[in-house]
Parts: sequence; structure tokens; C-alpha cells
Amino acid sequence: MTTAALPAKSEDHAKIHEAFDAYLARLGLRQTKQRRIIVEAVMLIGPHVDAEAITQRARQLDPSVGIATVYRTLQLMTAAGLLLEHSFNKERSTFEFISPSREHHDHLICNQCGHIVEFCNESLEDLQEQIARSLGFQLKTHRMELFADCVNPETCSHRAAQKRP
Amino acid sequence: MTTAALPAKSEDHAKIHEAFDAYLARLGLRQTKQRRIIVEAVMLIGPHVDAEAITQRARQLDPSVGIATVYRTLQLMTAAGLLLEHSFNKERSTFEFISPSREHHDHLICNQCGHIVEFCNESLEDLQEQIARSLGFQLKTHRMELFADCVNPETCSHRAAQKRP
DNA sequence: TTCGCTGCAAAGGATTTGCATTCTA
DNA sequence: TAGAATGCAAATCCTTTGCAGCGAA
Repeated sequence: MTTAALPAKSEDHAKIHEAFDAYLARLGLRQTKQRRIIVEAVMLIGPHVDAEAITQRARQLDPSVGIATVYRTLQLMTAAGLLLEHSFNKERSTFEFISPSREHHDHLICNQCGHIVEFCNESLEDLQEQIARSLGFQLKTHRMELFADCVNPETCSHRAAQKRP
Repeated sequence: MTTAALPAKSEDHAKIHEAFDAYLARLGLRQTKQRRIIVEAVMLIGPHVDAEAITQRARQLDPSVGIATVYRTLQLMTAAGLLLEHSFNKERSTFEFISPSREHHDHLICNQCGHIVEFCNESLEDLQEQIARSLGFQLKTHRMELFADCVNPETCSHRAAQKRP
């Protein structure tokens, strides 16, 4: 059975901000308006974000946010364990927002429009573990991405959602 | 059943050149000394190559080979189905040489020593296709990497076998 | 007040492109 | 000979860095 992964719950927003602030405090770093805005932007447009999208969303909250700060904050969030950096396509890094309420899942990426579908399949997980065992290894983690075409072209309308003004 | 993938046979070199020439002819493109050199360089250092490595190897065969030509030829080879482009790391593209004698495979990477085991598992392939279909997509390609620990530590000695001259 | 932060602009690094020249077919 | 291919240098594009001013603690 293949199930779609659930999106983050909005109740998490406060917890995420808290977690990030705690991370900053732990390292003796400062809480700033820009950092709060960028974390918020990630949650608003997540779970898959890139620096450009974040910058645009953040600038709706405060037009003066600089790209450099976005990149620096994205690195911080990754270090804090709030984001996972992927290279789905080579021209731009994608960051995945990891909320506590989201379970493990893999990704299917549409070749046409770049839309990302998250899914989880138990049999697949079992099989992977079994394969590793049969090769004399104990599976720790894995990375799996399926690249596919929409069977129904108009399903590709996510393209619109992807486009930016 | 999980089987290990075999490396390319050197007898393939001639066939590969032939296949590439045929591809060029089919598109009305020209056979050139540089293209032959670059294809040869890929086979010499494959199966995992990047533009820089290819350029260096190609220049041992002819110092005048330009980087632009390497990139252009790598694109041609990819279009011809001789290479598969990966983005294992975001700062540089890796191309995987696909020889007819090498079957499709996935990768298992040892967490301890970095050794890469190539394997192929039919059930896994079937399952992936099935998953894509159930999500409304037609699977084109996939990327799967298992990160694992050797069950038996001394198996980890493959490290030496990994090194290239 | 102290430094960490920020925005800006310039720097980087891989890959692509424009162009005059060279060379295949 | 036509026009495809090449090498070089300049141009791109995403991301990082240097720096002087700003602001959190």
C-alpha cells in the first residue's frame, strides 16, 4: 500500500519557531526579525522550498530581506535539523522542511513540471532492508527518488502552482 | 533475488564507438577526432565520470581539447544513451557510463568505508513502477541509494579495491 | 557597548554561449 | 564548398563572501 505523506500541521509553527530559537540560543546566536520571517516563509510555502521562493515569500513580509540572509538562514535551519538539503535538479538546491508531525517518506518528481509527490510504501522499506541484508549489510538510511511523467497531461497543472510571478 | 552488477567489458570499446558514430550519423552530425577522444576517455576512467576528470584524461590523448567541447560531447553522449547524468553532489555533475554489458543497477554505500556495491533486484524495480503507477505517473527513471553498515567489519576491506590509479 | 547580523555588491565555480576559425562530409 | 564543430573568452546562474553599518542582548 502506497500512502501519501501528510503535510505539516499548522499548530507546529509555534513549536518550530521555538525549536529554532532554542538552537540559536544554544549556539549563542541571535534571534532576529529576518530569521523569524524566513522560518515563517519556509513553513508557509513548504515542505519543498528553494532559496528564490523563500526570498520572494519573505519579502512579502518584509521587502528588505536580502538573498544572502536567506541563504545563511537556510544553512542554519539545515544545521538545526529543520531542513534537509536535496539536489533534485542540479541547477538549484531544494530544501525539505522536516516537521515533527511528518513521517518518513520518499519522493516522486514529475519530469514535466517538477512537481514533487511524497509517498510512503511499507513493502518498499522492507524490501530495501532485505536487500541490504542479503548483501551483508545492515541498512541505516536510504535515498530514493522516482522520476516520472504524468499519465494524464492535465494532472500536470501543478505546473501553475510551481510558477512564480 | 539480488544480484551484483558486472563492470563493463573492455571488448565493448569498439561497440561503443560504433554506437556513438551511428547516433551521430542518424542525426546528420559529424564524427570528429575530439569526440572520439572524449568517448575513449569516458571508457578509460568510467563508470563514474565528471567533466573535469574527462577533460584531464582527454588532454593526455590530445592537449588541445577544450572544456566546452567536453561538455558538448557529454551532452551528446547522454542524449545517445551512453551516459546517465547524476547529481550526487550539487557542485558538480557526475555522469555514469552505461555500457551494454552493464545492466541497470542501484547503489549501496557502506557507511564505514564508502565502498559502493552495485546491485539489481527485480522485485524492487517492479515495486517502484507499481508505486509510480498508483500515484498516476509513468516511471521513467529512478535513483536509489542504500546507506548501510557492514555486518561483518572485515568485509569493509573493499576500500582498497575502490581506489583508482 | 559589543559583536553578531544584515544588505549590497563583488566574488566564485560549474556550465553554457557567441564568434571567428577549422575541418568533416 | 557548406555548415557543423572547435577553442577561447565572455556570459550565465546559483551560491558564497567581504565589508561597513545596524541592531540584539
